[in-house]
Amino acid sequence: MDDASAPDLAVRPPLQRRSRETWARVLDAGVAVLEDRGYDGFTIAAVCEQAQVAPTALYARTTSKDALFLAVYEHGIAGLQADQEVFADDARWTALAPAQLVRAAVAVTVSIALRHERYLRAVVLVSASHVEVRRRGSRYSQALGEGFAGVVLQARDVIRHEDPEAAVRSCFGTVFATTIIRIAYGPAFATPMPVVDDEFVADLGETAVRYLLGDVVG
Amino acid sequence: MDDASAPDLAVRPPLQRRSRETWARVLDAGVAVLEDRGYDGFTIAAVCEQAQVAPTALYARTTSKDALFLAVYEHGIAGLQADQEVFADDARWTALAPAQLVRAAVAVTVSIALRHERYLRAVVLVSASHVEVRRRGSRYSQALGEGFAGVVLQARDVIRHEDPEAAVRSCFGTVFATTIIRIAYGPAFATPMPVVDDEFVADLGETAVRYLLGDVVG
DNA sequence: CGCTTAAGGTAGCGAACGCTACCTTTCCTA
DNA sequence: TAGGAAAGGTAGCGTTCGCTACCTTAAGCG
Repeated sequence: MDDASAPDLAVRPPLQRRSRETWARVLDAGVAVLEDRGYDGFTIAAVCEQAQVAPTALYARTTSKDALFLAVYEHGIAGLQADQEVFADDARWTALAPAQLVRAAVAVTVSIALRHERYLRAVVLVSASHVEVRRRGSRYSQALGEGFAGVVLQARDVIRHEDPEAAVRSCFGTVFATTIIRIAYGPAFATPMPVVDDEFVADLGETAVRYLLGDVVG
Repeated sequence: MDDASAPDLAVRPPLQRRSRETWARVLDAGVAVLEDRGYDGFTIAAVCEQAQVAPTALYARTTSKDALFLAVYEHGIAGLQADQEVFADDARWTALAPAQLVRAAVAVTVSIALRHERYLRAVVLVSASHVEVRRRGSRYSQALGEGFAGVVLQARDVIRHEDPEAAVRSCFGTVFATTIIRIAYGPAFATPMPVVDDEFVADLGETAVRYLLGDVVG
């Protein structure tokens, strides 16, 4: 989780119940500040005011503003990963026919992303401004991608590509990227449509099915 | 291009040749600074040093740091739009069969994005941190999307969707988003693969063809 | 309860940053 | 070639921001 090369971006874990609550308030305040003041407005003072906490309480857990942002970012990623693991461990998917499985996986991907909409909008969006987050981002997104790919790969025999694993990974990479972009950037990026609605999910699912399986009816 | 509501983010146009060159240096310096110091490092002093220019020379054209970033952003968008228009006006595409047309459109989309790789990496990536850019972003991306969609729609009769225009727009929205993500975030986001290579282009083209036209051989 | 340590608040230092008043140099036009 | 406008430089003001020294309060434990 942490690199020896980086200065010291680790979080000193809170030991008592009170400080755990305080730290949770700080992380949530971080998201809130990013949400309505952007990365420019993400100052120590702003986070402290939002969390009703003094700067020292903040520097008791973290070593710098950089480390604070990283903590906010990774806390959200952990939430996404938790949801993703619940999905990957769900035995219901084994019963589905390939096309239904692919559609279901896309739908779940989107619904998980939507459940973390506020975080994706506020944090992931501006995370590119943060050098260390950019360095680490690949691991997290890769882990998330593998999880979805793993479930879909139970249908590997009917995937119409020479390398099914690569095809599934590529496909869900695109699905995830498209969804994130859509949610995080909203209508602002590369898509004329305003929201993530049923049509979007159906469309994305259909694209995945056609790409992985060719034409399938039903 | 500018809103009455916003404070004053317009750029005072340079009148003499010398100041045009200076301004070009400033815009380029802005990209360079964002490239290797991130949004945090995008300070007036840093841009001035990079461009070998005094702060006053900068404030002669622009009114604030916010306006400077907006100018850097929009300068790059203009470059993308120029390339896109060249593509849209190219008569060669009318001769292609539908599947080849879709593949060509995808390839051109990617190649245009690649030609502006440095800008996409440095600027678009962190543009989400900028409130006004987020407000305006939709127009530009929409305009870019329409351009590509327009060319492909000459094949509207063979597009296997009830609403061909919507399908094409949706499709190229995804193509564009995937490409940008891939280039801007590099390996860091939602895709385990490291770069934009021929395989990526072929894959993306195939996805588009299968989505829009169903299975087509050759 | 009494001792130790963790947690949190107050107040403010030092540095960096956005921006500008003031002045000099370069360019355009008559 | 003189006059005025545009362009650019020097130096520094006022503010904000990241961070910390110092002190008070709360929690855990025998």
